Amino acid sequence: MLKNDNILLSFGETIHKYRGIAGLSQESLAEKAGLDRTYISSVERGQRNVSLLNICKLANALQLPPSELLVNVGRSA
Amino acid sequence: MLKNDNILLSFGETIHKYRGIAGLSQESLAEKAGLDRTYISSVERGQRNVSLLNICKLANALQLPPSELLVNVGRSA
DNA sequence: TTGTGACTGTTAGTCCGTC
DNA sequence: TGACGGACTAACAGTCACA
Repeated sequence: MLKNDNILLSFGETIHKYRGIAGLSQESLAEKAGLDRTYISSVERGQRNVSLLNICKLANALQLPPSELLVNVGRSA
Repeated sequence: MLKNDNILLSFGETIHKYRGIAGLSQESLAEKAGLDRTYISSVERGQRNVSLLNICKLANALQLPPSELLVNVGRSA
């Protein structure tokens, strides 16, 4: 589905944006979040359907409330 | 991890709350979201680590922005 | 109307690399 | 520093019968 891709892409862009603001590399974000370097890469490219727990891990690593990572995500699915 | 359970539980409570406000049964919410009734049940009980796409499906069915479903979710993971 | 355990196919997520 | 691929294991999606 196209809409699904938009959701994942939008989420990936949000991660990319906040990671830039935090001045972190994909690798250091991965380390902070307890995730894999290649996983962060694929999330930012909208290739992964991230789970709630990992959304929270990422929010935590970026020092943001989890809901902040979804504000730019559309309602459609 | 205990914190993880708290996140899932908190998310489940949020779904339960908004479903009540919308006056929907688990079954009718399931139908609106294109998901299974028993899946909704397990989500509300915090037994499922829901994915981003399904969070959006639920938000859509409840006519809420996806971020609204995460406002009560803690930052920890 | 909802809770629950169990099940299978698919994908999340890791680890090894290369470019 | 990040994109991208292959191979692998753990976990989720989705569904069922039964309570």
